[in-house]
Amino acid sequence: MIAQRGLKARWLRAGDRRNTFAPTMLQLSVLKEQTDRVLVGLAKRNFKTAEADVAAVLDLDQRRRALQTQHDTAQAEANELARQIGGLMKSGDKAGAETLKARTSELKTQIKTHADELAALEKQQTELLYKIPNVPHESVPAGRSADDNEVVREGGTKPDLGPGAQPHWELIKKYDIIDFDLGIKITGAGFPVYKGQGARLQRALINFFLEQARDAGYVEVQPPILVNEASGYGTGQLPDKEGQMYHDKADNLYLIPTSEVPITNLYRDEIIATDKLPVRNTGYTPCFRREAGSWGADVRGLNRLHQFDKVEIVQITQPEHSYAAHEQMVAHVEKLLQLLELPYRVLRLCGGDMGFTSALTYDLEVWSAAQGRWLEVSSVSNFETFQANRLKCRYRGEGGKTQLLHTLNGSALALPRIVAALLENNQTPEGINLPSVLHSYCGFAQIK
RNA sequence: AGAGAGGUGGCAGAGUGGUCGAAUGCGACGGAUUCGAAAUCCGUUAUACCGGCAACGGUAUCGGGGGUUCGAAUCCCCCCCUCUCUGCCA
Repeated sequence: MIAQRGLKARWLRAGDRRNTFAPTMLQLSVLKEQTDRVLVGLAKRNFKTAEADVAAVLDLDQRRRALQTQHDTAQAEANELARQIGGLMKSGDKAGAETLKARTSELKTQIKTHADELAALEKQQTELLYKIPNVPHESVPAGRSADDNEVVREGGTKPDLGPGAQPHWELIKKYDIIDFDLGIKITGAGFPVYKGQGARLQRALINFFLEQARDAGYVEVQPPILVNEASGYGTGQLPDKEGQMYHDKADNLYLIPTSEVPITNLYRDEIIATDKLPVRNTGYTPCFRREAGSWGADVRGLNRLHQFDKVEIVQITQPEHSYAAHEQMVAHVEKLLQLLELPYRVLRLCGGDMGFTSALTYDLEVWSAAQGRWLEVSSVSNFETFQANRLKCRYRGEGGKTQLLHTLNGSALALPRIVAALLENNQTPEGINLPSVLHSYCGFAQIK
């Protein structure tokens, strides 16, 4: 076979850190076969260049395929010639071999040109595809901002604290359970130190969440909290959110912003046996976010941190089951909030507020009584095949053909804002009364 | 961190320039045998892209990139990763 490198590596492979040429994001086949649905969906995201971008991708695809056919044909001829030359050399027909070689060198330049053009077309196509976000599910409302999100339902009762209620940043000082100044001393802003009952409450919440997830059928995993570049690409943090992750340059590793990254990447480059589906995993990890440029008025206390704790649930399912799984995951998170006796609401995010990679996202918010505002404590998303396409996470469908799976994940739950709400909503002159479900986990019923 | 070894199909493991996409073994799947099973025997068993309604055909892929050659898993260069020993250490 004629050497023909530079065209391969369409997929990002494990262990190959230099190859940043990640595969396409939206499946090309979806774009081709469901162009109308894609355009309608992208309109809900106010993705202005959708039509032009999609048309450009389709055009590039057509050119690429035509070229590919030519290229393959030339390649086939060259392979055949090489075989013949081999035969002639063996039989000692030097002159015959030389004649064929002439034709071969002609083909070689042609092949080289094709290969370069193909690579260029693929690069253009990939870059375009990178820009196109996931197509929202049909239930996603159109809208521009958080104001356009749809309140699906509310639960619990908002407490009436009366006058003198304190926000959590006052309460943590009063009871000396979380110390921001100490965190600043040893690390920096946004790295709180939990002390005494505060530390024990953290540990209790983590255990409570993990146990609940386990009861709901999720298998617990404890993944690394540093991941390599390939994993960052796999779940889509790279290249878009590079600046949001802490990066260890010496070893080229990233501190995870969520355990979604290591847990979902467990299944990168896998063809999962049908009897192993759906994959249901849960894991606790600390999470690290640089939050570059997002510091402002609403980030006091525990509202936004550089390091925080979170229990995550992840599911990987066959396409036809993903939306049922999604609802089930939302129900699970809702149950946690009910057990914690926190007033909450479930939002269906509008097209403009949804993440780039998601097809449908529910946010769960708890009422922070002293701040008088809703705090997002969980985000449960169905990515459909968007992540799986990058991850190369597949199963065997009809006729043994490989097909992309759907990936989903959600927080269940992120701790800091839960703590904020617990402190504020349950404050009394005597102390903070914790919900009964936590008593055995904490070893105490009241913070005082 | 120093020294050495190595990266080949689901796994193990051959293969040092010419039908090698790749021997062999294991596993898996289908079938035969069996009342059933084990054992045995026969067959099948990678992924992606292009063409085709399909059957099927073509191309690429032996860690990644580049080079030599009519022809590279095999030769040369660069990079990445893993393992072992030594050192350090929770």
